[in-house]
Amino acid sequence: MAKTAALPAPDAADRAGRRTGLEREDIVAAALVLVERAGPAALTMRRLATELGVGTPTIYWHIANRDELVSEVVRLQSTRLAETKVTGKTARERVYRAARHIWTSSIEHRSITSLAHQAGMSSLLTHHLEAALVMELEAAGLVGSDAAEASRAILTTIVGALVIALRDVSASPPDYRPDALWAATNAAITPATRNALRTASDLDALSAVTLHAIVDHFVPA
Amino acid sequence: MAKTAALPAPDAADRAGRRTGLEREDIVAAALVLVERAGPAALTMRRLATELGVGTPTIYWHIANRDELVSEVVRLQSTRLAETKVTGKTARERVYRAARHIWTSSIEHRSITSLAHQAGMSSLLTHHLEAALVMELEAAGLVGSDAAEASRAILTTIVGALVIALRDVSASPPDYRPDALWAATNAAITPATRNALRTASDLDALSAVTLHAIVDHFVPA
DNA sequence: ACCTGAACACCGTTCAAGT
DNA sequence: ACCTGAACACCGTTCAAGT
Repeated sequence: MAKTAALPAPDAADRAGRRTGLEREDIVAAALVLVERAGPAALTMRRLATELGVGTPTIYWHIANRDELVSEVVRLQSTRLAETKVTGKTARERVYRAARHIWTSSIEHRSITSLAHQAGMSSLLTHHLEAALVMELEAAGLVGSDAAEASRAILTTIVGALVIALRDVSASPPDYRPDALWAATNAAITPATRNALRTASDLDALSAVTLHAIVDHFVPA
Repeated sequence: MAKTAALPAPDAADRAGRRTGLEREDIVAAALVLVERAGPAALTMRRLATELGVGTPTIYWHIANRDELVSEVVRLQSTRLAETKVTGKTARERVYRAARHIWTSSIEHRSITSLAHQAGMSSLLTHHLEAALVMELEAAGLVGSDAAEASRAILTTIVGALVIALRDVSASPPDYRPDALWAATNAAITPATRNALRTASDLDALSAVTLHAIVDHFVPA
């Protein structure tokens, strides 16, 4: 209904050329809320502008383009995630906990995670948590390229599990969904294994196991 | 220049209502070529139709919508990747080689991999290779949920490295690129480690190391 | 059965014109 | 300096009309 271009909304006409008090931060904050509420696809310039009660081009006065907006949203979320203490007795355990925290908080805010991931900005999203991870790695005795390599291997493992966990199975036609594929495959696979592959996996548990294996491999006991 | 809508292309007018001999497979094959040549973003219905020399709605007679097109492209690529033998002496080594093959072929066809990944269809892309991996896992003595879990852990690890390897750093503003972030961070991190984090990593080598660690963890010697 | 032009409802982005 | 409506060049998708 708000589509009747015939009569221009009177308040909008009044506002023409006059300050709205809108700041860059407000736009980014509103975008973050919009994504969390309605998913990454809902973040369009027009919808965001409507949400803010301004004209679409107004956003472009404060922010260069959509890519910049997305990176600001991701960065904002990144700083919000940063405020957590790492606990644990052994150095290994603390590294594991720091890594695990990246996983849980990414899952908790899955819409933002998907957004970051679609835009190729997963590393921006996790940067602060990664810094915490690196500090624990150094505390565990790893420095320089050893610490960098370990941190990257751990990050990689988490991101992979996230991609699988957050993918949208409903996008594929039914025949091409994992369970259908394993049911139809003619590879020489035991029925028991085939059945196990068909059932959805507990990625939270799987990620925990994989993470333990990687941490144990890179961090001395 | 081919944009002059004033005079309709005479051959297009002649073709109106008459068979073009276009098949579903041709469309999918052309889409695959288009993506490999011009990247995932180039796959629009209009551009594909132009490439095929038909009107855009023609595609919709053969294929329901863009999602279905993408899944067919991914599936076609998946079958093409399937024709490789796994070598290696020990069972562990054969598992590793099968896993490694998923990585190398995904990197080789990075445009299709990115497309699959954006559409949340990475598991469709790797399905045949995954089946080969599962067979090696069974040969190594794993069955049922053990085999499924190991295969998923391995897949997850590969996908994670792929996401990092194929992400487009140029999409982020310079300040938010990994090296800039590590240069600017005020976390208590040794200069040596900080420098190591700033330099781009050899993800091919990193993926190999991580993969070895995971395979060794899940597959008995 | 198969293909077309035209149209609909969306995008991101730009720009002259307002205050 | 900040905000607007209108417009441009794109999308995916639908549909009546052609053969």
